[in-house]
Amino acid sequence: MQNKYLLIYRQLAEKIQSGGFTAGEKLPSEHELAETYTTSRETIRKALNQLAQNGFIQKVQGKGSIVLEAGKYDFPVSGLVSFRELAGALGREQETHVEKLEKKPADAFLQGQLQAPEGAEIWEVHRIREIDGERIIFDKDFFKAMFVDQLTEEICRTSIYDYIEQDLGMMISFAKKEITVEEPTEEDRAYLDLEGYPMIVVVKNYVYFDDASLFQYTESRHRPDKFKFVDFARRTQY
Amino acid sequence: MQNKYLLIYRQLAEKIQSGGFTAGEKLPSEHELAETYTTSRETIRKALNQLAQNGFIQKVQGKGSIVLEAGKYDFPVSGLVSFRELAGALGREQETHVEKLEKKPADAFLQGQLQAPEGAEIWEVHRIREIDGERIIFDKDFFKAMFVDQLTEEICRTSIYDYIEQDLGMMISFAKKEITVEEPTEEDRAYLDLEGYPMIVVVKNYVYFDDASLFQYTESRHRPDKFKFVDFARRTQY
DNA sequence: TTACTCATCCTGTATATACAAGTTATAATG
DNA sequence: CATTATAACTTGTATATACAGGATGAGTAA
Repeated sequence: MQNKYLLIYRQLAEKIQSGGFTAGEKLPSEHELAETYTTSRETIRKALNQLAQNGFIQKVQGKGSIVLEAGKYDFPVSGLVSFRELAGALGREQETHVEKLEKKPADAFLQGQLQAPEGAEIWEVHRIREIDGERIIFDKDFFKAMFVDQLTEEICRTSIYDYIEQDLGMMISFAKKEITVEEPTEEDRAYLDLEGYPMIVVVKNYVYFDDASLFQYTESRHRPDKFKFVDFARRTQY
Repeated sequence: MQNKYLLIYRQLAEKIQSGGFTAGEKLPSEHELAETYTTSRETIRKALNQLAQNGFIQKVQGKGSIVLEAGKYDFPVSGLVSFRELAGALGREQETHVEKLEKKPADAFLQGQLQAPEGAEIWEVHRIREIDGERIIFDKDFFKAMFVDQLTEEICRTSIYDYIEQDLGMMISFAKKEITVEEPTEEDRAYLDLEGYPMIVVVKNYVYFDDASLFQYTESRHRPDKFKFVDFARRTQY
């Protein structure tokens, strides 16, 4: 009986992605959908608004809901960014190397980035993402240790987010991102197969929990030729 | 009597941005806000959900709405704002040079990008954005001529979007973006003050109207040192 | 003192109704 | 025939009510 509108959202999203509705087509009217799902129009509207927000449909007053070209790439915040080869291609050979994993007190830089008090314990994790035998991405993560006491290489190699959400029961909710292009550092040169590329794409991520507490600061450093960021942006109300 | 919830949204957003509410603080409860604005709780909730969607607040069940550090959407290329709005907001000295302005039938490439039929007329506009005396950004726009018959250099130098929305009465609604980093073309080198930077940030934009019709394809080509993209991303429902 | 229960806040979901406003096809009108 | 008015759709906004479920502090019981 719970989250009827989310259920409907998921069903419609699935149907759009799988081609059950094709781009340009119109969805059934809100009234019809309400009948189909034996629910109220308001509940249908919640589901449709989610679909619109995520780029699946466009609602036009007086006309209906037009299906857009499949919301091709989905980035949960946990996915951070999509990089060219990884975005939709699950088939790619991919490996993660944990190059560093240590807990230490926050220095001045991290106190600022993580809004942490002096001496707060911070996990620093360096991970290299290898795709088809090339070391392409360098993820430099900083986690507040107050949220995660123990962190193993095994967890880092698989998914830290899964561990946090499933084992620790915290919910990651939103993130602020910043993308810039910089000159590679010595660290970048040492970790990555830069192939002579003279610049590096830096994605800075501030990741927050459900309750608005800042939990992680990440720099994801990409070799430029393999970097790709896709976004669906609705005009903000003004 | 119209758009009460949007009005409330704007007022609250304004108050947050101007520091009337500070980060970490809680907004009044939905019940209180409903009383304050003499409206229903549902209307308040619509306004609050917009605020949450745009990164102003975080709603926590049982607790309330926590004000986030927002308002700092300070640089290119977030959301759907145009260059002029951004530069203006930054207070930088900016100038636009129109280097090309011509109408021509769509070639194969544009037919694909703009989903235009063979022989459809397309405006091609090249604009250089000069900031503080440096030619930093090269905007390569393609507009479907069926939506805009006449386009003057004057319009291009000020704001094409304003012209379209105010004079033609069309509403720009959403866009799909793609950010990559590439090697500069001859065109880039000719137009921009590259200062030896060996790469260029390319933001591809597909811009849609209200009624889901694709209207514009743009490549915004940035010198890497001046490029910055900021984004607020909420985890997608799943 | 400590631990637990419970009343009482808060937000989240579901429903119903009313009317406004944009779109479209049909019928009426000149 | 062409044009216009109208009826019948569509989505958008505003409101009311009910109950579920998380958070919190007060008060009770051990």
